[in-house]
Amino acid sequence: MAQVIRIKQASPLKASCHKCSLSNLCLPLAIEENDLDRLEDIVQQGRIFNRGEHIFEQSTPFRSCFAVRSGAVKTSIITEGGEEQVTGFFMPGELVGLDSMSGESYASTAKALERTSVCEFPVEKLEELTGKLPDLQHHMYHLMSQEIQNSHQLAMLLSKNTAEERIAALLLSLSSRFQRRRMSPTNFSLPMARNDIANFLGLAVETVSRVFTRFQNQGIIRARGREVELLDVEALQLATRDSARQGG
Amino acid sequence: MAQVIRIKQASPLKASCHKCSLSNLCLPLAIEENDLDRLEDIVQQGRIFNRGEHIFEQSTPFRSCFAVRSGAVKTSIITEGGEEQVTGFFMPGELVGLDSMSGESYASTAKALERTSVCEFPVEKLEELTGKLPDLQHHMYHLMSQEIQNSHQLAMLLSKNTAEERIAALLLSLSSRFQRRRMSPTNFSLPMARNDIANFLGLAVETVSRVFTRFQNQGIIRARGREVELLDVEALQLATRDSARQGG
DNA sequence: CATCCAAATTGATTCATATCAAAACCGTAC
DNA sequence: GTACGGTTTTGATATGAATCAATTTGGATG
Repeated sequence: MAQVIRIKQASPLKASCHKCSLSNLCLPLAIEENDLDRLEDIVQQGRIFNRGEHIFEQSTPFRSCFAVRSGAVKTSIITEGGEEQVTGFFMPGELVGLDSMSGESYASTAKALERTSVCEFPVEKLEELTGKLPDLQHHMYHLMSQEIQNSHQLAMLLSKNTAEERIAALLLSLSSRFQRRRMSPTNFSLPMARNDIANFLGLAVETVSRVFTRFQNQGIIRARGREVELLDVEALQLATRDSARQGG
Repeated sequence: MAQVIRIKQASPLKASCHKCSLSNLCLPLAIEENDLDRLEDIVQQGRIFNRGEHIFEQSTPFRSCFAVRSGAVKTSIITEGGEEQVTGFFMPGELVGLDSMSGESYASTAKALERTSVCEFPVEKLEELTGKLPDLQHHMYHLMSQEIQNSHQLAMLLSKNTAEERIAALLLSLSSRFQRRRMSPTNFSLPMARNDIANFLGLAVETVSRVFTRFQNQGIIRARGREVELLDVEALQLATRDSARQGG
C-alpha cells in the first residue's frame, strides 16, 4: 500500500484529541487540557473499517478498547450453539469493549454496521494512564457503570415490555444519541438492519416489521427502509412507559 | 497522618481482610499481602442487615460499594411506573453497587434476602486507593466488566431461552457459586423467593413453580420450598443449552 | 396448638408473539 | 435495462407462557 502524501500536520499516526469534535463525549471529556497530550500519546487513531468488518472478535486476545469516531458498531455474543445475541449499538463518541476488560480475550464481537472509523486505546496503556489521572480513572468507572446500567435497562425491557414498547424505547434512545451529536433527533437513518433490531430486542424480524408499520399507520413515525422520521415523540414516549399499562 | 500502632486485634471497627475467609474472592484477591493494610484502612466492616432490610436505596446519594460477607443480597431497579426488575443476586465474596459508580445516586436498590453482613467501601476512598494500587484498579475493571458480561448473559437468557432453560441456568449459576465457596454444589438452599426468581428471569411466578415441579417429575432436581437438590447436573446443563434446540 | 397471612402450587383459559409461508422491495451486478 | 440475492413486509396459524382463579402449604404469632 504505497502511501499517498497526506500532508496535513506532520505525524499522521498521532491522534489529535485536542481537535476532535467528539471530545466532549469521549474519553477527553474527563481530562484537563494539558493532560490531553498523554491521552493522545497512547491512542492509535483513524483506523477505518468497512461495513461488515470486524473490529474485534470474541475469544481473540483482548488488546484494546475502541472509541467510535464515525459510523456505527454493533456488538454481540455468540453461544456455543452458534446463536447470536446483539448486546449493543455504539455511535460516535461511545466506547466499545468495556465488557472485555475482565479477561485475556474479547467477551464479544464488534462489527462495523457501516463504514466506520475508530480510535484504539490499548488497555495496558490505558490502565497505566488511568492510574496516573484520577479524573480519567473516574471516567472509566463512570462509563463501565453506565454500561452495566444500560444492560440492566435492556434486561428490564426484555422481560417486562411488549414489542411496541421495546421498539419505541430503542427509537427514542437512538434519537437522543443523535441529538447529543447535534444531529436531528427526529430525522435520521438507522445504522442497523431490522434483523439486528429484532435480535437486540429479543423479537422476531417479522414482529419488528409489523410494529414499524403499526407505528406508521398511527402516524407516530414515518419509515422507509432505514430512513426514519419521528412524527410524534410524545406518543413514542407514552408507548415506552408503563403508564400505558397502568391504565391511569 | 499520625499512625496508631494498631496492635493487631485491638480495634473492633477495623476490618481484618487478612483473616477473612473470603479474601480469595473479594477485593483482597487483587492485592499484595503488604497492601492489604491499606484496604483495611478504608473498609468499614461488619454491618449487619436483617432479612428485608435495605443496604442502599435507588436514588439516594451514592456513597459506597459493599462486599457481601455472609447472607445474600438482591438488587433491583424500579421504574417510574413502580415496576421492579431484579437485576442480580449477590453471594458472599461478591461486590454490590458497581452499577452505581457513574452518578451521584444509587442506580438500584440492594436488599438483604436473609440476615446478611457486609463490608462497606466508600467510593471516594476506594477510587483514591485504586489510583495507587494498579492491581486493585485492574481488579475493579475486572469486576465491573464481569458485571457487564453477566448482564449480557441475562439479556441473552431473557430474549432467547425458554422458561425451563432460564431456570436451569439460574440453578447452575447458583450451584457453581456455592461450590466456589466450598459448599455443596448439589445441595443448597435458595436465598430468594420464587417471586424473585420469576422477576429476575422475566417469568410469572406460576411458571417458575411449574418448571420446578416439572424438573422434579423428571428426576432432575428435588425441591422442597427453598431447599434444592440437584440430582442430575448433566440433564440441567443440557436443559440450558441450545444443543437442546439444535436437535443435534 | 390454633390462627393467620404470605408464599407456593395447580388448573383452565387467553393472548402476544413466534413460526411458517409467500410476496414485495431494493440495491447491485451484469 | 434486466436479473439476482438478500432484506423487508404481509398474512395465517401455532404455541409458550401470562393471566385469572382457587387451593394448599408453611412459617410466624399469640
